[in-house]
Amino acid sequence: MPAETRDTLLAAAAQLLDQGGPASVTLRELGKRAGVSHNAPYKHFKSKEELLAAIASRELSRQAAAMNRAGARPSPLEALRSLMHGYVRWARAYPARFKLTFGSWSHDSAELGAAASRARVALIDIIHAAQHRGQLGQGDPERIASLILALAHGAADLALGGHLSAAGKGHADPEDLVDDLVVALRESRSLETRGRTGRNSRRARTR
Amino acid sequence: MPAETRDTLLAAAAQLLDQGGPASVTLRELGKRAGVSHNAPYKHFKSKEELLAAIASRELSRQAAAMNRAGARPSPLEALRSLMHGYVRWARAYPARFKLTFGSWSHDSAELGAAASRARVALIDIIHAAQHRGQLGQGDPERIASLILALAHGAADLALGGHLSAAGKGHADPEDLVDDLVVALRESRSLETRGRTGRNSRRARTR
DNA sequence: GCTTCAGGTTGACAGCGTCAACCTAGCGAC
DNA sequence: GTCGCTAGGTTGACGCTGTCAACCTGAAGC
Repeated sequence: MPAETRDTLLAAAAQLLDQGGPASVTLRELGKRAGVSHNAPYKHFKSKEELLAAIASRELSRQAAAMNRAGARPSPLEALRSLMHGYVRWARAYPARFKLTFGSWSHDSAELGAAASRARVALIDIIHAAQHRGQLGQGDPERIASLILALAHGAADLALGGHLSAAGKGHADPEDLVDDLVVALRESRSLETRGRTGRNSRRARTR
Repeated sequence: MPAETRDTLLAAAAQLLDQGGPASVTLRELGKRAGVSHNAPYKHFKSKEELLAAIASRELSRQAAAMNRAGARPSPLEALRSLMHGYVRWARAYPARFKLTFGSWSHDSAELGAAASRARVALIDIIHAAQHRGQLGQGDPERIASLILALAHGAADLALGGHLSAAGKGHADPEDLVDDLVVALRESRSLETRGRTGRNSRRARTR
C-alpha cells in the first residue's frame, strides 16, 4: 500500500497543526503518529516543506470543492455570500491550516497553484451567474472576484490576530464585512463605468 | 549602553528576515551580526518569539506613524488612498516582515496590540474627516475602516502568494482593488442606511 | 569598600531536519 | 526458479537550533 502511509502522514500532520500550531509539526512526531520511523516521511516527500505544501494543496482543493458545491444553489448571490462565509469560517476553525495555506512557499508547487486556480474559476462562475440575473453590477467578474476574495481573506486573517476593531463599539465580524461588500457591489454601478480608466490613470501616474 | 545592543539585534533580525526569510533568523547568526555571543539576545528578550514580536511591534508602529503623516494631507480621501497604497507597498517590499507582523502570536504582547490600535485610530480619523467633507458615505467609521483595511490586507497577502488572478486577463494589482473599494464606498449610500439592520438579521439567523 | 546587578560569556543539552547506508518484500525478466 | 530491481522502511549519525545553567565583569548605589 504505497499511498496509504502518505495519506496517514498528511492527516497526522494536519491534526498536529490544529492542536499545537506549526511548531509542533515534526517529522519525528509525524512518524510516531503514523506508526513509522522518523525518516519514513522522506520516502513520500522530498522535504518537510514539500509535505507542508501537500497539506496546503489539500486544503485549497477542499475549498475549491466547497465553492463548486455552493455554486449549485438557486440564488447566485446567496451562493456567493454563503461561500465567503464558509471561507471565513474555515479560517477561524482551522487558523493554523489557513495560515499555512497562504504562507510563503519557496519553490511554489504546481499542484498548489492548480488548486487555487480551480477555486477562482468556481468563484468567477458564481459571480457571472449573479450578474446574469441582475443581482450584481456588470463589472469585470475577475475583478469582482478579486475584490470579494481579498476582503474575505483579509478580514479572516486580521480577525485571527485580533486586529479587526479591538474595542467592542465598532466591532465587526468578518462575515458582516463580507455582507457589507456584497451589498455595496450590488448597489454600486461604479465598477462597470470605470474599470480600465481608473487603472490606466494609476499606471500613468506611478510607472 | 543598554538599549543599544537591543536595537542592533532588532535591526539585524529585520535584515536577516528580508534577506533569507524567517528560517534564516537565528539567534546565533543574530549574535554574530550584532558582535555578541549566541546567548546575548537572552539578556534583552525572554525568548526568540519575544524578539520576533518586538520586530512586529516596530513594524506596526511605523505603519501607524505613516498613517498619522498621511492624515495631514489636504484631501482626506486622497490621504486614505495613499495610505492604503502605502500599506500594500510595504507588504510587497518587505513580505517577510509583513507575514511576521500578522503571524500567530501565542501570548499576544500588549505592545503589539497598542501599536495596532494606534494605526486603527489614525485610519478612523481620516475616514471621519472624509465623511465630514462629504467624500464618503455616513456609515460607521469603524466599520468602514475595517472594510478598507481588510481589503488592503487581504489583497496584499493574496498578491504575495500569487493568488490574485493568476492569468493576465483580469489581473488586478492590490492598489487597483483599494481604489475600487474607495470608489464604491464613495458612491454607495448603502452602508449608512443599513448598518445595524444587516448585522442583526445575520445574528438572528445564525446564532 | 563592599554589594548589587545589568549585560555578556562559555559550555552543555535535547530536539530538529536531513543524509547515507542498510534491509526486505514483491515482482517482472529470463 | 532465480536473479536483479525497486518502493518503502529502518537505524545511526551529522550539524544546527533554542534554551538553560553557571560563571564573569564593570559600573552604580549606599
